[in-house]
Amino acid sequence: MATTMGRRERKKAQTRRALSDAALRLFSEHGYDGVTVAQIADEADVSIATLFAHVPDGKEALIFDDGADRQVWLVTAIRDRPSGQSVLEALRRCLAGRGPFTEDLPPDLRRKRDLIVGTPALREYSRKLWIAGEGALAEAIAAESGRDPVDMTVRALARYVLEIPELAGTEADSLAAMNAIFDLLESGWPEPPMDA
Amino acid sequence: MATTMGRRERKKAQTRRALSDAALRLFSEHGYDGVTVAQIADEADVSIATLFAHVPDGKEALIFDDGADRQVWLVTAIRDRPSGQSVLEALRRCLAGRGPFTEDLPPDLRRKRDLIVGTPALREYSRKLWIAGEGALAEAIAAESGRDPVDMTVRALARYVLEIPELAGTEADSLAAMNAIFDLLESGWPEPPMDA
DNA sequence: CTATGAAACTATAATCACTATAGTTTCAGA
DNA sequence: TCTGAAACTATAGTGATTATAGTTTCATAG
Repeated sequence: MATTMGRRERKKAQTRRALSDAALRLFSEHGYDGVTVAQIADEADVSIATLFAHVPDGKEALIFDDGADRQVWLVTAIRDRPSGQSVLEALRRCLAGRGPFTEDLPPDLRRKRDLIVGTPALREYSRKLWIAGEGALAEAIAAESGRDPVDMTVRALARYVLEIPELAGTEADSLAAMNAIFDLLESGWPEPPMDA
Repeated sequence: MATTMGRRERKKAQTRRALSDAALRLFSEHGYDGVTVAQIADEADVSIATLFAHVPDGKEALIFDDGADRQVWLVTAIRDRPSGQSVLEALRRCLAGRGPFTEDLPPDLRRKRDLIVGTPALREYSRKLWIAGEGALAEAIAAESGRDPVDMTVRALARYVLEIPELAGTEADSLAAMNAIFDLLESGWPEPPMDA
């Protein structure tokens, strides 16, 4: 395998890119429901069949990267955390710099994020992508805490962390919301002890 | 408004029931994807347009009750809990007797549950229905703990509790799985304190 | 009792996402 | 250079869902 892609893969990537760009532009202009896949295919100058060959999950997947990078970030954030730092702290810091939790984004990415947050179908699909990483995240957490990755507690924690973007993403102060949720996961629900 | 429904509403309920029954029967026989809405409409002896008039959310909604009962159970479980019992304990007990967490069900309900658990589209829709109750549950929780229903911590707890059926429902020992998750929510994630 | 309007229902046609088929072009590698 | 796989195309189909326009059925005000 070559270090640089052959012409073939380059063209494939080009087409994929053209589809992403066309979709993002049209969605931004007319809203997600105001655009048909046919329009997107036209705009990218490919056939509808080709469009679906590139995005097996359908219309929503058009503006998302195909790669599984989403999961990798969190897993390496856990592995490479400074010694003494808790797993949850590492996850908290990692999430804080990404997605809906930072304003420190180039304008095109911000437009994209706003589109996703403002479109239920896209929010849902985004969640699906995040949750697809549950297994990997659970394994990483388990490795650091000497538990079994199949332990329901581990799986639940992974799931709950991955749900945070959808849960806190729409809040006005999304960063504060995220921190509140992490506090809950770290310390549990504070219930006054029963008095008799 | 009368105590007994007029003929009109009775017929409407009849039609809805016929649709539910037809859908459940056909889904059980041929699988969710093996049945078209046209077949269901035929079986229930109504037109396709009528079918959709009864289930605004589409095919998946056919076998679910339209009512908002789901939420009510949990909310009253919180309100009417024995004094001294924690909110989470009340929720835990309430969930334990329902859905995927008990084998103590009549065979028809069990068949229905297995169908839902075994069909991704139906699982997803079921989750959507549960989550629709997040607001109500958050209010109930807030009322019992002197917090604001808009508090992110309260909303997150409500959401996480409502996710439990989907999260633990597919486990072999779903009841044990559910308990493990409640323990996590009550006590938080046990992380050894950093050593320096 | 009856007229009237709303609600439930119908058939029909359309839209749209998505899939299947079969054939064409284009690149990679033997 | 030959060959096969991969990417692409047009075309036609399936299936869910909506829109339209008209019909039947019930509730109820007069």
